[in-house]
Amino acid sequence: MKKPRRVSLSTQIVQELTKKIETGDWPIQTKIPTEAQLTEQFEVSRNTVREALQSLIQAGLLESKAGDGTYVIAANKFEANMYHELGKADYQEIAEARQLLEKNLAFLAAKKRTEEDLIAMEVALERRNNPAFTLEELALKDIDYHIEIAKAAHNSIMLDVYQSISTYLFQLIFDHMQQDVTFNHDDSQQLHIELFDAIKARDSKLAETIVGKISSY
Amino acid sequence: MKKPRRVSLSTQIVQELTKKIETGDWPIQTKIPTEAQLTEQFEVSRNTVREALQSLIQAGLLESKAGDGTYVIAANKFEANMYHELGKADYQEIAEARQLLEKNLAFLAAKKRTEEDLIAMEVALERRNNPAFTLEELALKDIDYHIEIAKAAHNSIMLDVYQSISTYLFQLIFDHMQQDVTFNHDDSQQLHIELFDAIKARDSKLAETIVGKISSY
DNA sequence: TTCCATTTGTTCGTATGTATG
DNA sequence: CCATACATACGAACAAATGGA
Repeated sequence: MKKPRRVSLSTQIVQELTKKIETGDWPIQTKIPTEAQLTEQFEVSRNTVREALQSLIQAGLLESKAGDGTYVIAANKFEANMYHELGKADYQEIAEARQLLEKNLAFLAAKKRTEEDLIAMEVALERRNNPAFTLEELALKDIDYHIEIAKAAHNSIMLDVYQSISTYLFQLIFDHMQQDVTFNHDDSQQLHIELFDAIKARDSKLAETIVGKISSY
Repeated sequence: MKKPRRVSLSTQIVQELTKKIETGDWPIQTKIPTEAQLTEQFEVSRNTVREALQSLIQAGLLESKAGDGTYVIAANKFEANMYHELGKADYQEIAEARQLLEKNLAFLAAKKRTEEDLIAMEVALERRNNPAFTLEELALKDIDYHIEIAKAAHNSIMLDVYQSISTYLFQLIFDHMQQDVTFNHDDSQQLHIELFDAIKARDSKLAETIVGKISSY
C-alpha cells in the first residue's frame, strides 16, 4: 500500500537533515544552511528543498524566520511537542519525571534486553568507571549509561521521552552530585553495576528498586 | 508577531475547503473536484491548489489516490485523529507506554492531588458514567478522565508526555474495549471509582495497582 | 535613521512519472 | 492499452521580513 518503490528526493533530504539533528551534529539553535546552499549541496531545486524543510517545520524540529534563516528548535518529535513546557518546568518536576522514567525503563529493560543490549550497556558502564573523571564528565557518562538502558527497554516512545529530558538531566545530575557531600564515586559505580546485573538476570523488580536507590542517593 | 497582514492564497483555499467539509457540504467519502477543476475555480495555479490540499491531507481531513481522485475522510481534526492508523509494532509500544505512564501518574496524583483536582476528577468520572454511551463515546470520556488524573499529578512534564500520546490512545482504548467480549460497562466504571477513591485517600500504591487492573482488564 | 543585501515566502508555468479504472 | 488524475521535480520571478551597514 504505502510502499513507494522510489523514495522522493524531498524525503531523502528530510532523512539527511533529521540525521544531522538527531545525532547532535546540528544542536538546538543551530542556524542551518540557507535554502540556496542546500539546493546546491543536494543538487535539487529550491522547491524540493523547501518541501523537505516544510516537513521538518511541520514536525516541530525546525523553525524558519523570513529574512534571517532556519533554526533547529528540537532534537526529536517528542521534544518538539514538549518544547514549550520543558523550558519552564521546574527542577523538582524534572527530577521527579526522571526517577519515574528511569524506573520504568529499567523495569522494561530487565524484561526485554537482548545480548547485544547487555554488551552496549557494559561498554557504557566501563566508560563511566574512571575515578579521574570530574563530576561533569561523570554526569555525562552517567546519562550515556542510562540511555543504553533506555534503548534496551525496546520502546521507542519511552526512549524518545527519556532522550528529550536528558538534555535537562545533565544540570540536574551534576548539581545532585555536587551538593551531596557524601557522594562517593565507588559507591555510585557499585550501584550501577548492581543495576546491570539485575537487568542481566532479568529481575525487573530488583532493577526498579536499584534505580530508586540511585536516584535518591 | 504572527500577524500576516495578507493571507496566502493557499491558506485562503484551505479555509474555503475546510468550510465545505465542516458544514457537511462535502460529507465523508465525497470525491472532491480534481486539482484541475479547483485550479480553474479559484483562479490560481495547480501548485497553489496542491499546497492547500497537502495541508488538509496532512491534517487528516482528505486522502488522495493517484489516478483516482481526492476524498474527504474526516469532518474535523478531532475525527481525523481517530483515523490515524498505527503500525502493529507501534501499537504495542503505545499500549506499553500508556500503562506505565498511567501507573506513574496515578501514583503521583495520589500523593499530590488537591481538593480542586478531586472535584475535576469527579466531574470527569460522572461524565464517563452513562450506560447509553457507545464504546466510542466511552473511550473518549475515558481519556478525559485519565487526563484529569494526569493534571492532578502536578508534573507538567509527565502531563505533556501523556497528552502527547493521548492522541493515539483513542484507537487503542477503543480496540481494547471492542475486542474484549467480557467487557462490562459497570465493572469498568466500578474500577474507575475505586481509582478515584484511592487517589482521594492518598493511597498511591493502591492507585497504581488499580491502574494495572484497568489496563489489563 | 534609512538603505540594502540576504533569506525566506508565495506563486506561477511546465514537464514528466506513476497509479487507477 | 489508454485516458484521467495525482505525484514529483525543475526553473523563475517577485514579495516580504530581517539584520546590519
